[in-house]
Amino acid sequence: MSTKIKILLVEDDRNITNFISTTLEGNDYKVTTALTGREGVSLAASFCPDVILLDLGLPDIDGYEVLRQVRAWSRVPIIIISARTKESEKVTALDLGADDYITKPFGTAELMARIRTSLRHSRPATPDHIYRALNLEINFEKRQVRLSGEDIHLTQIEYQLLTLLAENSGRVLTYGHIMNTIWGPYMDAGNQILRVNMANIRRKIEKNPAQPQYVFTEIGIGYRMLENENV
Amino acid sequence: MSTKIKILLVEDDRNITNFISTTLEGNDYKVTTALTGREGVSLAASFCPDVILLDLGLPDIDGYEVLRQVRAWSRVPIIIISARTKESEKVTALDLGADDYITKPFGTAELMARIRTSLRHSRPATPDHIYRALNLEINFEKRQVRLSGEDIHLTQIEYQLLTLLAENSGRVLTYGHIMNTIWGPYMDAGNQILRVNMANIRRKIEKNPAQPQYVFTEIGIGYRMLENENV
DNA sequence: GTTTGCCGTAAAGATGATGTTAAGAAGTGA
DNA sequence: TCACTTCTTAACATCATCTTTACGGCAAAC
Repeated sequence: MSTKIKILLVEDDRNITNFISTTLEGNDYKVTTALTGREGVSLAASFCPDVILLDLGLPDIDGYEVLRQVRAWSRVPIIIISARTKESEKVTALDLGADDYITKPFGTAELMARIRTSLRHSRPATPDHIYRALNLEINFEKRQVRLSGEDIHLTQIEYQLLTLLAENSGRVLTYGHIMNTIWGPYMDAGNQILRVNMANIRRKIEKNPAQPQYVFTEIGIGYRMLENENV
Repeated sequence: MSTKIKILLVEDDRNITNFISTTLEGNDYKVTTALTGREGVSLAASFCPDVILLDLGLPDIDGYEVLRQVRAWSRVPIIIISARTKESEKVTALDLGADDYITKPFGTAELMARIRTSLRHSRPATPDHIYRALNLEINFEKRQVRLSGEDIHLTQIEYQLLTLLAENSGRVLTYGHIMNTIWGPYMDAGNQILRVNMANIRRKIEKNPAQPQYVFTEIGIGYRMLENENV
């Protein structure tokens, strides 16, 4: 599986496709070329490109039509590359959902820069970082804790404490380490505060705090959280 | 609700500013003009435009420097309008975070189309441009907020604040992040203003502001809005 | 069986953060 | 200019949270 950014080039002139795809590959993009509009629409779906470079003048269906069909279901950035310089054509293309419009001839450096700009615009759909075990779910991006689908309200310190344990689930964290991490090194010795906060957390997420399912006490050492089921 | 889309025009040639701002106002945008780079940076924070049109040739500080300073804290779409046609200048500007680059002379229709395209980019979070949850509906394109079908009047700042939360619904936005996004980095520390505005918003959209349904407080952190039912 | 040390729980005061209101400043349009 | 809305600041009341204190239970050690 390659992690290269994928670009779909829809263009019927083989001289141009060769030139552009060589340039793109030299910049570490993965390129696929479509020589017709229909092929372009089809590849937009199957190839799942991160950017589409689209020529307006195509042999079978019009570039506008390609734009329309792709935009019907996808928001992938589309950069129009065209020899047509008429303003009305630019306006039409942009309002149909194109993200940029470059007129031939253009420099490769500019094309590369505009591709980078388009990529910035497309929000990378990174899946959220989540801890999951039994009925408990912690979404770190949303700062959300759920138990059997119900939102659980935690205070600031409680949340810090729980996420610290969750991020090290399966491992024992010593009292000293936890105290240092959350209260800093200038806190008075002793872990009364830690015990109180742990009791509050357990009251919120454990059915029976006396027999915890998620956070276990290692007497004399520290706490350990049930291992994350994700990986 | 008459919350026009705001555009900041940074350009020192008065002939051009007059021409462009007339055109923009004819298209129902609200325009503010900065004749120098410093003024542009300052207005970017205080005026909170939805789009910035930036000329590269300015009397005091360079257009690139304006770009850099605004990008240090804001993601507002920036369209470069320049007489410089050199490819390297385009590349520099785009890589500094500009969203588009138009060379003079250009047609107003194209400028309008590129502004519309930029505005599309600044709303990437909501798939169909509508937030909906319970009885609340926010139409980002119409800039309309409805509660049980009734139009709700919000001030500029209230609208910005609510849409910021709606675009990130389900996740916590910190006070600092909200302050930076809406009031810019030059605002005095503290979030009194934020609290007052939130109280005003709640008075308008919540049945009982003391027990909010839509916008929740994460004490010590920030605010979180009820997750969008779309998606 | 008793003692000792460790842990969990409850309650209460102190602390700090938030919600609310009102008044003045600044901006807007007629 | 005036009337009007909106923005900002300040003061205050309220509430949640944090921390400390006190106490009971439990298990291991003597």
